[in-house]
Amino acid sequence: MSESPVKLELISILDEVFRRRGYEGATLSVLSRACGLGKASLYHHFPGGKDEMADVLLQRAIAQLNELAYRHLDRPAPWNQRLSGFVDGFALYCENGTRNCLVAELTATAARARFAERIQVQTNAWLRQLTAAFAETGVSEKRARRRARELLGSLYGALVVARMLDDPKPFLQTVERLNKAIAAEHHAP
Amino acid sequence: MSESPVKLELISILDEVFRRRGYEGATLSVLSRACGLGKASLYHHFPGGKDEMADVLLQRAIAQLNELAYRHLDRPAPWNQRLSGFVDGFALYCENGTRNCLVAELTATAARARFAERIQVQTNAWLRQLTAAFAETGVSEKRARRRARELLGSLYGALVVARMLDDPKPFLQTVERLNKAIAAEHHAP
DNA sequence: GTCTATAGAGTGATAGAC
DNA sequence: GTCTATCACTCTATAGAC
Repeated sequence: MSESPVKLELISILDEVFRRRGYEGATLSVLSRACGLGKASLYHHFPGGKDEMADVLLQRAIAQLNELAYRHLDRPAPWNQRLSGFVDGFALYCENGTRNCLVAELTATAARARFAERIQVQTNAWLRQLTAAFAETGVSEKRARRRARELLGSLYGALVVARMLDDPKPFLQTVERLNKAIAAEHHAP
Repeated sequence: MSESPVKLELISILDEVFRRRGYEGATLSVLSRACGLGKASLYHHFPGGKDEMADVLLQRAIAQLNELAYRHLDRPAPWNQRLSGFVDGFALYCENGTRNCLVAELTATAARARFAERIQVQTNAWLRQLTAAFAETGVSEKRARRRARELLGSLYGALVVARMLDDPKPFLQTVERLNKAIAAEHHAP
């Protein structure tokens, strides 16, 4: 089940290239240069080639987001602490706005069909988790769901704007704003 | 200055492919098949090849967004009418969440360096326009700027979430929510 | 003849697979 | 590193409009 440290380091490098250049932009020559390995060595670790790499990376991205961000939502703590933990964890995964989210990235490529269903299912699960947290503020189920979509959208939107401005500051400001709003909220708004 | 109807139709097809598949995913074979033209014929219309196509498409996307969305911000009308017009225009450009924004799309490719500065300058100009509209609500300059970033982020974020869910509904709901919030607001919040 | 739009058949380079 | 397929791209030519 677990991977060797060497392969984990390899995966981490692949992750960076895929997130910086997108699926099509992450060519095998770029990947092998980044890893300091011949192409054949990459195929030793990933016999399925680029498809297998992307599969592993998508699974890892989901695991990382769960570990760093969504995990906070299920903790036994006040709801605003949990939401704040989620937001900070998301920022951690995106390295404060300097890196894309691989999950979102893969939905904007020519190869998106390969990942669409897994991403759709996962995103729905994530939205349910967020909705559950918001539901505890005492608002209606419908409103909680809306707030969940809104929060996720704010984070992903801030990432896009940061890329468009080539500056992570807008993302950091959004994270700060979201945290302030979460802290300031008492119960049903 | 103006283009022939044939070329305009061609550009419209290229636009669709680039927005669906991204810069790297829009290969010349796919483009020529989509246009029903041989590769050489595409080069007749775009001697500069893919780079020229992307340049033309970026310029066109900016012009379309200005015409459909940002144009509303400079009209002689109450600020909330203008902001509502902007939001609706943005939704029009994105065909209600079913199409990416080409400007944002190009910032997530391996070739992003080619477009980064133009997009950065344009995005800053757009944010200034939005800020000016929000400033009229009577809030501070700083707050107006934040609201501008927030609005743009909400729209782009909703597009991302819609893609992740493979469903335009979240985008439409966000547009509706933004319009309601704009209509409900009276002056300084 | 010129001009414009078309495309078949290539080029070298580089893609991903092995 | 080697392989083939495909990449972006070009040459040369044909067709009809003028």
